[in-house]
Amino acid sequence: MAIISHRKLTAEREQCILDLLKQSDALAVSALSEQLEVSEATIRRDLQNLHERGLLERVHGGATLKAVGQPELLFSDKEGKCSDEKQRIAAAALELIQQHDTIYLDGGSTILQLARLLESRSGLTIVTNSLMAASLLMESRHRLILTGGEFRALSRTMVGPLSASILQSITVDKAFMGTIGLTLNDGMSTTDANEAFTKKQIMSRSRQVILLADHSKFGVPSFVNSGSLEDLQTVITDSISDEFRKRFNELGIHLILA
Amino acid sequence: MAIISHRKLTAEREQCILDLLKQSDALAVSALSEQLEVSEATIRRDLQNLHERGLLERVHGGATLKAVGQPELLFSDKEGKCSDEKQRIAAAALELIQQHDTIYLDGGSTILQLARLLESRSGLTIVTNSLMAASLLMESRHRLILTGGEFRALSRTMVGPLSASILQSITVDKAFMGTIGLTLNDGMSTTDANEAFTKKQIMSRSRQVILLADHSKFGVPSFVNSGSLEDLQTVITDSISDEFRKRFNELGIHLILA
DNA sequence: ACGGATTTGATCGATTTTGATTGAATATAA
DNA sequence: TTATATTCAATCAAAATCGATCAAATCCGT
Repeated sequence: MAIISHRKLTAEREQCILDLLKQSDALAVSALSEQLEVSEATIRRDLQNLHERGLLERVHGGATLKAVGQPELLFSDKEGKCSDEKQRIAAAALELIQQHDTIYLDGGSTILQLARLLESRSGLTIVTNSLMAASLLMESRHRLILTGGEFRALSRTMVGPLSASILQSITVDKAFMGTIGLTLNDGMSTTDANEAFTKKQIMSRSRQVILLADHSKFGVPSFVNSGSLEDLQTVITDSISDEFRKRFNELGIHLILA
Repeated sequence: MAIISHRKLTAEREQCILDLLKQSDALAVSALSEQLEVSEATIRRDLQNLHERGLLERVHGGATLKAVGQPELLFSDKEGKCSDEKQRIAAAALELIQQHDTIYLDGGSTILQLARLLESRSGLTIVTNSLMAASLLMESRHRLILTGGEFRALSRTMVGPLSASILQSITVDKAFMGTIGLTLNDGMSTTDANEAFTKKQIMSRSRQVILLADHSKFGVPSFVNSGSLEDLQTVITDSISDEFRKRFNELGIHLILA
């Protein structure tokens, strides 16, 4: 008896498209049609479905993963579609960490990259509100403490007033913070009020606050203020304008270019 | 005389489907029908049953383990073993939950099964110290609150004094608790002191405490006491000895046999 | 062996998905 | 810019799949 090769299920096919997209940034409708052995009309319908669910970006002739910087996609890349800058920034941050430090890891893809580098280390006490970071570090040889709080799905972090309970009862040596954007006038800002609240909390409980932000964050304002530049002791970035450099100098902020 | 190959029992077949699903992302009804040598109608009934028990997702033409495009779980159950008893106990617990309830989910595989059943529901406020439960419910339409605390790798839970900060500031309607063992004399007990501490904390902050424990837990002592039988309002199990039944009766504990 | 309960497979109309076709919209080249 | 070639969304009929129903087969306790 012959083995009949069944056509893939819709769900299976959509998963396939997403997997393929993770490997190459963009895919043509025609290529997908050949690869998956269905008509182009079907591929177009699949792409539309996936787009409506926010899983990819549609372009003429095919599809791409969402543009980087879109919060929805910050974490969808398992592989670490992490830019080179973010890796260098994380590596520079790693140098600041000493044995037996108690550190805080904020949410965001840059900090997550730092967590990856810490995976193979040991002996630190790591406090975090990021479930992605916790997930990475759970098998490591660090002491791991989670802040608790209301779960925010978009950033996969625990935020809000409830997280304050724990944060108020601890002090860390170094807090590694991320941000959506920062401006000269208004300092750091983010999209969610609860998240901003938690960021402010932890910054007040850290001996040293270190901001990790690539050049794309500078000059970009977001919705809610999450701290002023005065709160920072150190900033790590890949490149910076003269304006910001001058301001950091005035404020006595240690600037590290990675 | 040839050996007649008996058709598989329903339970056997359903287990088979789950095993096959773990190997490939998605399976077609037609493929399963051939593989297991039963009609497609039967496969559809099996898939519907498994779906109602929260063990798979149904898609047109077949079934998948998780919805397409959903990121993989951050924290997953390594063993993943879930006996039939635990499923029934979880299903019975589900019936106790009402719309808009605020509930607490403890760690443990039985409670995790309950979390699976809650995945497709919505509108609850769910507090948990279990990262596996949180990971399952991450994308669901509930309000999700994590307790925070020190991460205990073995149980993938947040425990210890730090978790008390949040627990003291909340009250839940129903706490669904697991345990390593319970005895007539010493009540519930578990292996880790921090875990026991957290269990006692939440039980004191819940209007109703519901213990989910299969028969293997009864009469088995563990290391640290994590609460007395008097703390319980309801116990759900699959079978129970007369001694325990009598004691529960004396204490006014509502016993549910699943 | 008997009878009730459960499970199975077949059937049917309803729903969903697919591929082809169309004219409109967009990209590319001249 | 205009002309040409792709790609697109909308539409429709065919195919696949679905849920509901019912009768036959199987299972189980008496």
